[in-house]
Amino acid sequence: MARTSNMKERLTDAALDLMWGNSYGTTSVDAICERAGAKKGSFYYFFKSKSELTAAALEAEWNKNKANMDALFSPTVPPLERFDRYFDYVHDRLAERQKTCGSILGCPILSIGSEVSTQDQGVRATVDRIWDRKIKYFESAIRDAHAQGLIVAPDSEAKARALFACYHGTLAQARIQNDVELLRDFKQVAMDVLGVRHTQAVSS
Amino acid sequence: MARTSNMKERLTDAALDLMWGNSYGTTSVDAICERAGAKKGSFYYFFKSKSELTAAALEAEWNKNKANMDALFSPTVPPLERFDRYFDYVHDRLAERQKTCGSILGCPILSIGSEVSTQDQGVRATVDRIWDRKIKYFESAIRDAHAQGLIVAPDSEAKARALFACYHGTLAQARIQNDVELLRDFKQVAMDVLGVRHTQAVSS
DNA sequence: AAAATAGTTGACTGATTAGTCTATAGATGC
DNA sequence: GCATCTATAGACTAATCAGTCAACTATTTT
Repeated sequence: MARTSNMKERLTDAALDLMWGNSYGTTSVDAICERAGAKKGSFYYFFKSKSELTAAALEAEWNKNKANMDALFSPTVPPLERFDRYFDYVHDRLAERQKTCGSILGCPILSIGSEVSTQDQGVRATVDRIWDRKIKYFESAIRDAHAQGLIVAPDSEAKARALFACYHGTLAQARIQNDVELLRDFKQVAMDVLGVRHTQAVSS
Repeated sequence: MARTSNMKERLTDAALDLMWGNSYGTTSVDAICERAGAKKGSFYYFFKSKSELTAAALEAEWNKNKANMDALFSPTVPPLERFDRYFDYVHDRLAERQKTCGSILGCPILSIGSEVSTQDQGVRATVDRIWDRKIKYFESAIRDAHAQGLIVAPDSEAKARALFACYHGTLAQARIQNDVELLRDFKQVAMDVLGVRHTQAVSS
């Protein structure tokens, strides 16, 4: 071993921050370096391309959030409440971020993934992998809810994917319209998608 | 009047095509010109910037599709069936496009809008305007369905926005995962969001 | 046919891009 | 104190970017 540094992390942090707030395309390697306090040489010492850095940044973001997700979707929490807490958490995080940057930024994985998916298979594969992991939280909450008779969802995986897509659509719309309120309304939509009977609902 | 040409349309067509298949950021003015068979001078004769062209391209796309939307959401069609037909139409169009370009491209307005929304207020405003018009189709179908007692949706505008967001999330996921099957499954999700009772309500 | 209008051409600019390369600095083992 | 490994420095390249401009062509009006 010789010298050590936290530069790799500073670079992935800077990259995700810039790409989330702006876009993949408008985030230059120079800008990432500047924010991270790095020079070009350091960047290409750690990453062989902008694409590879992006994949690493997404993975790093996942790792940072994993403990949080584990807590939010803990089996000790009633299954439907897990979703509630998760949606609240994301809402609060985006609202907080809006204070400093002026915009509701949505989901960085969707934004970057949508921008890059037809051109960069490496980043796309990373997005796929992370999403699969995230959907697992939804899936197990749905399975638990089904087991407890709270909902009828025999195909928990399909239900999870559907809910995940709907939620990300709402996040995307919140970003484009810069409106956090859309997220507030989503809780009810989620219950509809999950098939939870609500008080004012028609009986079947 | 003097000379006439269809260059403006050729440019907006080329721009949307490239941005849809790739991204806003990777679509250069040079590439747009090449595909449209135009020279730089012509481009900047019609548009004062890439941003302005993009807004024009989105508007042009809307105008091309409006007649189709009017037909799909015709009041002569039973309200819930309108959604079915619309989802089929989009599915078929994307599947067709996949044959030539290899990818499921999702919704160009969402892709471009998400990429550009924090940086280009002109394009963002255009996206907002077009989406408002599209949501009106959903809204009136929902209102009709409610009036006919097919669903319970007193706030048809909120319901329309929610369904629209969910659908676009599914389109985005289909793009990122390059998987058209997600769209197949959406019909049932839509019925859940709309609150239709599970009796295979519609057939086309 | 002259003049006015509408559209086209393509060379040019200056800034920015991702990525390369060689030299060097700092930490550890011996 | 020397070797070695890790990390940093920053000048450099070649390509590409959005946008400019003055000259030119084609069509219609008068």
